[in-house]
Amino acid sequence: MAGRPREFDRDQALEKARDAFWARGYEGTSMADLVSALGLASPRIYAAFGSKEDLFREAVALYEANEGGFATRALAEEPTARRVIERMLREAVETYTRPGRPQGCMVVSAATNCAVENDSVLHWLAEHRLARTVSIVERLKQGVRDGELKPDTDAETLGDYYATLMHGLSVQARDGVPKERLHALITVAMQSLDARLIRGA
Amino acid sequence: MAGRPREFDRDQALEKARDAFWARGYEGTSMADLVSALGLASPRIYAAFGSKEDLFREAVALYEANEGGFATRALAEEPTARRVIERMLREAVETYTRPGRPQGCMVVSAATNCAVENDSVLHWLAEHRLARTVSIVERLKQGVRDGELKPDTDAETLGDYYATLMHGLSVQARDGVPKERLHALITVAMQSLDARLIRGA
DNA sequence: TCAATTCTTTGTCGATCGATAAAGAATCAT
DNA sequence: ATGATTCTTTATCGATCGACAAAGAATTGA
Repeated sequence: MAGRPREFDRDQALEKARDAFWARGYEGTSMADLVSALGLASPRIYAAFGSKEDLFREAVALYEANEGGFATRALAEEPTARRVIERMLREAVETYTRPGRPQGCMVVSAATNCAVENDSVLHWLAEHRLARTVSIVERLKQGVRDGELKPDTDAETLGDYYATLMHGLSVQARDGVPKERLHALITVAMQSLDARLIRGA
Repeated sequence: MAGRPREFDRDQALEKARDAFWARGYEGTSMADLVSALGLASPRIYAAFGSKEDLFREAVALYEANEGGFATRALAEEPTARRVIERMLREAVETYTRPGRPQGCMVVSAATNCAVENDSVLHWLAEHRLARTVSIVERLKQGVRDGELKPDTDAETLGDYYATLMHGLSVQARDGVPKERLHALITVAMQSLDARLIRGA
C-alpha cells in the first residue's frame, strides 16, 4: 500500500477552495477557477476530493467548523438566551464584513440561483439554514423554561425573527453596507428580546 | 419598412422569462431553459430581446413594475411612515410566498452567486437593493420631520433594520418558511417602529 | 531490486454554454 | 408584381463546462 505521497497540503487546498466558493458560490466557481485558486491541475483536485460537489460540501463543512460556526459556538458557550442571540448577531456581522475576506455568509449566498441539476446543493444549504433557525428557537424555548423570558413569549416567532434578520445581514454585508451600520441595527433588534426579559433573572 | 410581423406576443414572452429568471436566477436559467419556457427558438428570442442579459434586465424591470413594486407603491400611497413600513413588509411576504409562483424576491436571489463575467448583473441588482434601503431611510426621516416619529429617532439605522429584515424574508420564503410565520415575525419587528411613534400624531 | 501502489502530468472527452449565419416565409411600400 | 424589410427555421459556431484516460514519476513493501 501507500504509493507516491501527495505533494500538496490537502487542508490548505481545501481552505482555498472554501474561500473561492464563499466568494463566488458553487456554480460561480468553475473548475478552471479552482485550478487557478488552488494552484493544482484538475486531476489532482479530483484525486483528492472526488468531484466538484464533494469538494464544495467539504468546503462548507470547513466553513461551518470555523468562520461560520459562530451560532453553534454562541449556543454552546453563552449562559443566557439573551447573550446567545446578541453574540450570534454581532459575530455574524464581524464574519460577514471582515476586510480582505469574502463578504456575507457562505451558507446563505453560495447556492441561491442554481441550475436544476444542482438542486441537491441548493436544498442541502437550505436545510442548514433551517436547522440554524430551529436551534435558535429551541434556545429561546429553553430561556422561557429557565425563567429568563416571560412565560407567554412566542419563542418560535422570536426565533424566526432573529434567523430572518441574520440572513438579511448576509445580503446587506454582500452589498457593502459597513459593519458599523449593521451593528447599529442589531442594537435595535435586541430590544425585541429585551422586552421579553424577566428582570433580575 | 416593416416586414413580416412577429408571430408571438413579446409581452407574454417577457412574463415567462421573468418567471424563469425569478425561479432560478440569471445563471441558473440557460438559453435552453428559456427556449423551452418561452416556446421560442433561440434566434427569435435574440431578435426580440437582444441578448440573455438584455432579456434579464427587461425581466427585472417588469418584476419591479408589478410583483416587486410593493415598496414603491407603499411609499407612494400610504400616508404615514408607520403604514408604509408595515404594508411594505406584509406585501413582501405575500409576494414572496404566493402559491404556484416563484418564491422569494427576484432582486435578492436572482444573482447572488455569479461567475466573474456576470459581475455587472450582480452589481446592478445590488444597486437596486441599496436604492430601496435609501428610499426607506428617506421615508423615515420624513416621518421625523412630520412629527410622526420622535425627534431623536435614528432614521438611517431604523431603515437599515427594516431593509435587512426584508431581504431576510426573501431567504426565509425561498427556504419554505410558511407565510403565517413570516407575518408573525413582522408583528414583532413593527414594535421597534411603534416605540418611536409620537402618540396621536 | 522490483513489483505494487499512488500521485502528477499531459491531453482531451462529450455536453452544454450563449450566440449567430444563412436561407426560407410573410408582410410592407411602391 | 416586385424589391425591401423583418421574422422564422435549421443548423451550427467557438468557448467553456465538469470530468477523466493514459502514461510518467515517486514512494512502499518484499
